[in-house]
Formats: sequence, C-alpha cells, structure tokens
Amino acid sequence: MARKPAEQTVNREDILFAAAAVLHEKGYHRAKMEDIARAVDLTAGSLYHHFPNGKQEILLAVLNFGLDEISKHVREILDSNASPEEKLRRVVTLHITGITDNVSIGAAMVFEIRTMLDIAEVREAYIARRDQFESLFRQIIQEGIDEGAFKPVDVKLFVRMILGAHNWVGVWYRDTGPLSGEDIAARMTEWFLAALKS
Amino acid sequence: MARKPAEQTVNREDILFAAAAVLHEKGYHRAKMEDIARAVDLTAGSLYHHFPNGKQEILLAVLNFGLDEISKHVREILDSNASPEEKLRRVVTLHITGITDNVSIGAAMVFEIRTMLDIAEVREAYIARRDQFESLFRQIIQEGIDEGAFKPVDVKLFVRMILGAHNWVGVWYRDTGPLSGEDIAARMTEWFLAALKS
DNA sequence: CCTATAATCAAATGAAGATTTGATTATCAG
DNA sequence: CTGATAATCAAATCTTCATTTGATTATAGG
Repeated sequence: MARKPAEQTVNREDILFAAAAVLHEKGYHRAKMEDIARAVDLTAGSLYHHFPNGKQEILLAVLNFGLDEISKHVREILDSNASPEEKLRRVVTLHITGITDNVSIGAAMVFEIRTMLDIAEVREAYIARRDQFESLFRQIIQEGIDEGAFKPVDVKLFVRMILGAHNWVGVWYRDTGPLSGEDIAARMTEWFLAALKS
Repeated sequence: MARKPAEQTVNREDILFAAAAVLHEKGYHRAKMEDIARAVDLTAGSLYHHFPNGKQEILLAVLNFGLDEISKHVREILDSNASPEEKLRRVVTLHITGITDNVSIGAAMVFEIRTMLDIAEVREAYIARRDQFESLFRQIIQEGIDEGAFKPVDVKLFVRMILGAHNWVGVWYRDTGPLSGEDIAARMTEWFLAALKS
C-alpha cells in the first residue's frame, strides 16, 4: 500500500466532511481518529499528514467552516435592501435550513465547543466569533425597531431566544420527520414576528 | 488516613452536587473522577464506594435528579386550576429559574447525554424521560387552545421552540449579568404569549 | 472493650486512543 | 527516465484515566 492513485487521493475538505458526520454521530470524545479515517478510507495516522495538529485541529476546522459559511450568507441578507421583516424571515430560514441540511456540523458547532477545545485561547477565540455571529442578528432586529417596523424589545435577549430555538432544532430534527427545514422556519418566523409586533 | 471522622464523611448527594459542578465546567469527558473526588475531598477510587458503577452511574444520577426535580414541579402547576396563560407563565419561570439557579445540572442535562451514555438503552431511556417532560408542556398549550385562550398552533413545534430558548439560557447565562432568571422568564413569556394570541 | 462494617486511601492495573516513527509507493516537474 | 515530494501505511509509543485491589482506620452496636 502507501500512496494511492491520484483519483482516490484524499484532501482536507474530504476529511472535514467525514469528520463532521462522525462528530455528529458520536460527539467529539467518542469520535475516534480511526472513525474519521475509515470514513475516508485512510489510516488514523494518515490524517496527521493533512492536519498536523491532530484531532483538535480537525475539529476547529469543522466549526470554523460552518460558521464562516453561514456568516457569509447572513451578511448578504443584512446588506440587502429588503425590509427588516423580510430580512428576519430570510435569515431565520437560512439558519434553520443550514442546521437541518447539515445536522452534523450544526450540532457540533453548538454542542462540542465546551467539551472539546482544551486550550482556553482557542476556545475563547471561537466563542468570540460566535458572538460576532449573534450580533448580525441583533442588527436586523435593531434596524426594525429603529424604522418603527418592530416594537422595542430587549434586542440581546430576543436574539438569544431566537438562536436557542434554532440551535435546538439540530437536536431533535430528523429528516424523516413531517416538517422540512423550511416549514419549521416559516412557522417559527411567524411566532417571532408576532412577538415583535402584537 | 482512611475513614474520616463522622462529620466529614461524604454521602451520595454531596458527590452528586460536586459532580454536577465539575460536569458543567468541563463536560463529561473532561471531568475526571479525580476532579469530582477532589471537590468533596476524597480520592478517585473512593467514589466507587458510593457509586459502584463509576462515572456513568454518577452522571446518570445527576441527570435523573435534575429531571425528577423539575418534572415534579411542572406537574404541580399542570394540576393546578390556574388559567392556561397563568400556567404557562409559571412553568416558563420555573424552568428558566431552574436552569439559572443551577446551571451545572441544567447544562449537563442538555448537553451531555449525547456524548456520555455509551449504552444505547440507558441513553434511550433517558431521552424517553425527556420526551415525557416535553409532553407536560404540550399539555398546557393544548389546554389553552382547547379553551380558546390561545389560537391554534403546531403544539409540538411550539413547545420545542420554547424549550430550545430555555435550554440555551443555560449556555449564556451568568449570574453576574444584568438579568435575573425571573427577568428572563418574564420577558420570554410575553413573547410566547404574543405568538399564542396576536 | 470488642467486633463487624463503613469509608477511605495509596498504589496497582488495564484499556483506549492519540500521536510518532520509519518505511513504502504514486506522481509530477524537469 | 530520475529525483524529489506527497500521500500512505503498519507498527510502535505515550498518555491519560477509569477502575481494581489490598490495606487501614473510624464508628456503631453489643
């Protein structure tokens, strides 16, 4: 064995996706390097060729990848010129479908940080980024309030309420269930809007 | 050394609380038996005297303890003859303050099950109990709808939305922050009610 | 005061896995 | 075709912990 023919050669991204899946299924600590390796048809040791810093590095890469992706899209919506209500609608849908379409990464992002990342700095850096993400949502609500479209609420708390509801979806959602990500998002959005107007 | 004087002797409950705290701080897999032991001024090995089945048993005991406590109170509210609106108000407050007063256990209940409980049956049994808990909330909403106090909503989803918001509180809440558990509960309740009426 | 028992401890034991190491073989640039 | 490099592997190695084991000592009941 040793080096595989060009086509079958594995790259960082392949590993990331495999890792995300394994992570979702087992959680960080029960996910063995070997599990991830097997998923891409490699040996545990070989993973170190792609991620010299091992398990932690893979993890962090998964989380950052997820966060980057979604943040990018949220920013687009934020920068659009839709009404606050419309922005909220889109952003909620984006986030929830992001979670339902990719439960693996979503769940990891939410649940694994605490357990995982031993190194305080790394962990804090990640949490800082997550707060950053939260602030995007705050901007939308705030805009709505400023424009008089929404009534004044405790923005910070409201956003946390929303995000809690969303994140939790990753815990119970099964793609065999009766509701699609869009369905869930549509219904929740109405409830959020009701609270922002009423 | 060996057996301590009567006063300083440790019991199961002492260990449970210590375990809950350590768990909250580190998460199941990074919580060492020694950490728990140290917190009650014992040796790791000594914990086996109180919990012959080791770490898993301690964990499960923590989770069940938490769930028992809160379920009991929720049932009381459910059985009272308050209006649905009032019941909702109380139950939300109960749950949220339960979480904020005792972040350790709350967080463990939410975040650790996946990672922890290797044994499928044990895990499933726990999840079944959690669903049971969820259904208590459903009953309240359903009652309200039946009585015409709330407008019809997808009860199951609504409850999950609520519970997600609550559980997430355990993640961000710090008792040094500006809002008390009651404050948080009061505001969220208004939002939930807005969605149930409007 | 004895004796059985309960609560501890210190020091093994054992396993599980992450990480290293030292070959081995495709591929690619020249 | 030739070396250099990249991607792998199999087989160590190293750590970290949970769990056991075999004493040791308070305490309570008689």
